[in-house]
This record gives sequence, C-alpha cells and structure tokens, in this order.
Amino acid sequence: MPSDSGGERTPVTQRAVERIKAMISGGEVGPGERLPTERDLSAQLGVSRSSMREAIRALTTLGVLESRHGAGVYVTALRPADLLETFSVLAEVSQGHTLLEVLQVRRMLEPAATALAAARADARDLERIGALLEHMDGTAAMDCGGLRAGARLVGEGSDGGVLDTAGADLGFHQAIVASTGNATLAAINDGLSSRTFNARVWAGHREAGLTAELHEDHERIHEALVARDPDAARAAATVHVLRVERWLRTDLARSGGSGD
Amino acid sequence: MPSDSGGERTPVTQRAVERIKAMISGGEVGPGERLPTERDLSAQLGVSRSSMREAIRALTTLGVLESRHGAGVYVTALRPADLLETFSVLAEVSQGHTLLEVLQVRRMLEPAATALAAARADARDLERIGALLEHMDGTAAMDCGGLRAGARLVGEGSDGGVLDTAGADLGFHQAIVASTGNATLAAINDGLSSRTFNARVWAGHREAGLTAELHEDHERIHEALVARDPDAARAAATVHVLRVERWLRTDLARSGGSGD
DNA sequence: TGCGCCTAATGGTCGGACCAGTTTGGTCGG
DNA sequence: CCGACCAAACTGGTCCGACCATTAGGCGCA
Repeated sequence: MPSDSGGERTPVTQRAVERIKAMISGGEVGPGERLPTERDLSAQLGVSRSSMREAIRALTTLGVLESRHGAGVYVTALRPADLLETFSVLAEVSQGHTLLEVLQVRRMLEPAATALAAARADARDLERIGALLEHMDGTAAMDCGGLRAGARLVGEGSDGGVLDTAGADLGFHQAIVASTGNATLAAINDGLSSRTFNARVWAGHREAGLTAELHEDHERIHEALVARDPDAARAAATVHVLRVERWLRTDLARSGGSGD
Repeated sequence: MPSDSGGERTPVTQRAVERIKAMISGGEVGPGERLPTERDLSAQLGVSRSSMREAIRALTTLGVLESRHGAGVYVTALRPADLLETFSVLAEVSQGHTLLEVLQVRRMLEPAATALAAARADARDLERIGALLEHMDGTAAMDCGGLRAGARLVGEGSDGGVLDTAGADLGFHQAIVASTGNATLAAINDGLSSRTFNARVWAGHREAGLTAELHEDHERIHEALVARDPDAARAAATVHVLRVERWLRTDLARSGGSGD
C-alpha cells in the first residue's frame, strides 16, 4: 500500500475508502457506532455522494461497514466472522486444482483445530456436536424424503437427502472448530468449506457406496473429543480430510483434467 | 444464494451482483475475458449505471472483477490470490484478542507450510529465500537509531530500519510459503500477516533487545530448509511463531487489557 | 398514559452531464 | 511500403440534482 504522495493519481473513491478506514483505525468511530450520513461524509471529504457511496459499498462488501436503509451507515462489530464473510467466494468459485489446494490447507488446519477442540470443548459443545452427529446419521439413513430441518438455508428446492446430510456434515465440523474458542480460526475454516462442495463429496461417496467410511470417520472424531484425546482427534481429522482429498483426486481425474 | 422469489425485496444492486456472478459461473464470460460496457450492462439488466457501478465495485473488491480506466471491465484470473486479497483487512483492522487468534492460526499453518516447503522447495526457491534472509540482516544491522513507538499505519515516507526489516521479514516468510507450490495456502498465510503488525513486532523486540533471537529463528528455519528436513523446519517455525505470540501477550498485557 | 399517525431524516435508485484515460484507425513523413 | 504520430470514438471515473423507500422520532389524539 504505497502512499499517495508523488505523481500517482489515486482515484477519488479509493481515497474515500482509506479515509473511512482511517476514521475507524484511528478510533474516531468504533465498532457498532454510526458514522455521518452519506451526504455529510461526501461533503466532508470533498467528493460526490456517488463516489462516497461506492466507497461505502466497497467497505460494506469487505464486512467493515453495514448500511441500514433509512437508518444510517454503521461500523460492524469487526469480528473475524464479519471480515471473513467474503471468504466464501473462494470456495464458491474454485474448481479443479484449486480445490485440491483448499483441501491441503484444510489438512493443515482441521487436525490442529480438532486436537485443540479435544482439549478445550466443554460439556455443552460436546453435547451439541453429538446431536449433530446423530442428526447426520438420521438424514443419511432415511436417504430421501423426510424432515429437512435446515434445508431452508440451502435455498432452491433441495433434493433432500444428500444436501441435508452435507449440511449436517458441515455443521458438525463447524461446531468442532467453533468449540476451540477461536473465532478467527472458525471463520477461516468455514470459508474453506462450502455446501456445494460438501454435497458433491457426499454424492460421490454414496455412488461408490462409501458413506459408511465417512460415518466411521465422524464417529472416530467424536469419540476422540469426548475422550479428550488431542492426539487421537488430530489423527482422526487427518484421516478424514485425506479421505476427502483422495476422493477429489479420483473425481477430478475422471471428469477430465481441466484443472486450474 | 437464495432465490428472490417470495415477498423479499432484493435491492437492485445486489440483484445486479448476482446476475454478473451468474454470468461468470455460467461460463458466459471466463477468467480474463472482458464483459460488456457499464452502459450496456446497465441497459441489459434494466438498472441505472450508478447501481451497476456499485455492483461492479462490490465484485471488484471481492477480487472477481477488475476495471481498467478507459479500457473496460474484466474478469480476473480468479486465482486464489485474487479472491483472497480482501483477507488482509483482517490483519489490518484486528486488535488485541483477535490478533492472538490470528497468531494461533498461523501457529497451525506456518509449521505445516514450512515443513512442506522443506520437502518441495527447489534450488531457485532456496536461493531466493537465502537472499531475503541476508537482506533482512542487512537492514536490521544498520540499526538507524531513533526507536519510536506509535505505529503510524502505512507510513508515508518509509522510516528506514524498522519498516524495511519488517518488510524483509514478511517477504522471507512469504517466499517460504510460496515455495510450497500451494497458491491458496500462500494467499491465506499472506492475509494473516501485515506490515504494520510485523513492524510492531520488530520495534517491540528491538526495544527489549531481542532482535538476535528473531534472527536466530530465521537462521534455524533457513538451515532446515536447505537441509530438506521437514521435521526441523516444522519445529523451527513453531518456535518462531510462539516467540511472536509470547511477545504479543506481554505487549497486550502491558498496554492495557482492552482485548477484542 | 399509551397508541398511532405523520413528518423529517437517511439510504437506494435514477438519469444525465462532463472529465480522464485507452484504443483504434487514419494520415503524414520517411 | 513501413513506421510514427495524431485525433476521434469508445470506456471507465466523477459529479450533480432529483425522486423513491424505509426508518426513526416526535406530535397529537384518545
């Protein structure tokens, strides 16, 4: 981020972005607080409202600001989850080779996170994780048609079993990472997973008749958690991610090497 | 991703964002390709140019689009580095407790990444890493006096010693992670580091007369890499991150417990 | 006192105008 | 014939003013 001094001409909007950033990091406005109206801000910084709005839009998509129609523009809580929401785009757009890279990162994070969770999770966490595990088994067992608890989140007309199981799977892992007490870690890990990818994994394993293996992985992880055994938890998580990674490799090889 | 059906009134701009996203994921426009002019797009989607520009701005900050003044709007290569550029905001804005969480994540990633680098780095990588190490020593040695606290965020005219050393430090670690060949990993790790934080770390260590320890950490890591010893590399990286984490803990305790 | 309406404030959208770079094609000179 | 130069036509960047949609808060009525 070089300074604007020198012959470089910085676009007006970008300058506005940095001014607002400065207002925040300078303590002029704190998390949750409201900043001046768009009209005031634009006048104050000497730019048009259009440019100011684009600046605000940029900071909004970054998760730093939040606009409420008719009410004003507010600074978010600036929690990691707010700032890392944009992360999901990676999992959304990535394909082929990049997905392998994402899984490689997960292979570094999830074992460590799961081990940490084994040491830190309290009774409530464990109970919640156990419940999600049971729910996952339920949706996986009933195969299709049945109560789809959180299917709304997936939107569209969910095709039942696979999506639900995938969603429960996602929730299971998210609950584990969340129980480490590290919100940043949780936000990053969430960003590395996506419903659509999880659904692909489950559909692929079901096709190959390997859902039992996935189920066993989860059981193993859960047991390690309740036993408060970090080493076992790390190993179980590693095995699980490796299994998914291996599946992705074969799947990519089969569907053509249009990687990258 | 929820559909706009139902009573929900989706803001026009957001709809435009999703339309463009659909154009990309639908293959209508591929990475690197140029999409219609703002005027055409706004007419095509039935929105004003202002709204279309805000939509483009949003996708630009997400790293999906890139607009070139006078030339047109282009889809980026959609490489992880493009999508994860927004990540740096986390390290920029985070304070107190969140910084500790970030370091905890780095403690999971960097050892694994450094170990991987020890196995994968080729001669050129090692040469580059070595050069950065020497450069770091050089800038650190000149030690132009005048230690001052108070981190001006993003210095105007670089302040010489501390900033340069911090920058070289950053480059050193980035080069290591980059030599794993995993661009996604590199992008994430880069996002977890920031120049301003690094500068604080170096300033703090210099004050305490502990720059020698940092230097020794780097030497140890470098030696492990040239020796192609993953275990040693993992250990050295862990020690290094732990040292920084410990410093941050004391620094936070000293400057008041206004965590979070 | 309490509820409901109404007004003012604020973000959201629109259309047009003009400025600032880029591209492109033609023209001129060698 | 070829290359450099220049100007006109795009294209994104900025600004302005108006109006719509939603919210918040005050005011009056029961």
